Amino acid sequence: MKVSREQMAQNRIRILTEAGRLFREKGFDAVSVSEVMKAAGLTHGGFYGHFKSKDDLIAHAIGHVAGSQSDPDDIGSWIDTYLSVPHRDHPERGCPMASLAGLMRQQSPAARASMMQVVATQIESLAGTMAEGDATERRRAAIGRWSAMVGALILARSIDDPVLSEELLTATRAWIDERTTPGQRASAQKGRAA
Amino acid sequence: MKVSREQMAQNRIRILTEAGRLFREKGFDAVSVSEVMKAAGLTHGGFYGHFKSKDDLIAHAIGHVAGSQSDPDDIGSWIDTYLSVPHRDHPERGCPMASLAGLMRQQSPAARASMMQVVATQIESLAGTMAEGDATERRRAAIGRWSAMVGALILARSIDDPVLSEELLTATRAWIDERTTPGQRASAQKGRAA
DNA sequence: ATGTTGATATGATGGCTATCATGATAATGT
DNA sequence: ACATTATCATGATAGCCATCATATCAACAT
Repeated sequence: MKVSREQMAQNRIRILTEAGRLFREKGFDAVSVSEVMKAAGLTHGGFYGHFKSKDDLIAHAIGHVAGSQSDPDDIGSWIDTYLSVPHRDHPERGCPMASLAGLMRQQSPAARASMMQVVATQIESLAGTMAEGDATERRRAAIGRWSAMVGALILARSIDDPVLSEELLTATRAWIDERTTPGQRASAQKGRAA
Repeated sequence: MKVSREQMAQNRIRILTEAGRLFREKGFDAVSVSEVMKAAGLTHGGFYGHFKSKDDLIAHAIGHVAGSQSDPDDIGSWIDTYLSVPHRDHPERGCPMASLAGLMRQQSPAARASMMQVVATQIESLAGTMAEGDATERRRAAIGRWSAMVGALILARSIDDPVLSEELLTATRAWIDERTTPGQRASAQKGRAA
């Protein structure tokens, strides 16, 4: 049955939203087109009216998820949240880079291009929060921080041992903090200055 | 046809080696049991004489790959190599954490346990190379460094743009270096001291 | 109101994969 | 030497998945 134009637009958004959630939770391969459509309240046949292929969906879903993520406001507490146990335990609603970057090597050029946009935007956003140094130094610090945050979260999620997993988060959090001058430090656990 | 005991042991090692190479290159899902066996010079049927299941192979392959990696000797040049373009472009013979950690969330408990061993060993090894601070501080610095290295490599591999990709590597390399005291710094590309 | 358009549902299809069953055959122990 | 044993090869099976073909029926324009 045909649906209204706005209903169709809403359906497309639901497909993208559910795909983004499922992909972050299970990875691209483990999620079938049928599963995405069912989660969106539809059946599998209508899928190809919305997207050219599953690869096409993947490329669009990455951009859609990234657009729904909140920007860093207070940088200190934002890092705290990022490197937190709840974020580790809920990839399905968390950072798409931490859950999907490790899967991009096998994806289509369009999907990789979409991920590149996400990475570039994130680094620029982070560089804007750095207080010290010239533009080059701020950008380098943003990349270093961001690599450490993504790496720590991916490693923490890859293992079962709760002690080591949480240590990866807290130690990386503290290590990043050690680099920060007291003035801009948000959550001061250590008194050591740079 | 039956083969000698040592031939069988060699075959098992070949299966593990090829599986490790293929898994790092394509991920677990995209590599079939047949493909692994063909790469090892065998046919698919004999597989279940060596391993209980594909999951069982995955768990053993992770440990096998980790055992074949070289330990850091000169820490500075080791980091240089890790964050290099050749390493980025050849995951099939590179660090198993960078290529596989992002896939572990969906794997069996045995595979995740194997990955935990790899992570724990790596952190201990890295902590041993840290010159400054007490044991706690060295361990924290090892975790921070390691998270940044793994994260940078995963992000660099996830995108196509060669400029941004290489910048992720070099900026993270420089950022790590900024933390290091001049005495223990190995590859001084920047003249700036801490 | 009515014909047309187009979004979705139902139902194939072909390919791929993990796993198992069976048979051939060479190594091993005696 | 010979019986036994165990590894590997061939072939089969059942299930899953992306994609396509066709049918249905409501929205939209006139």
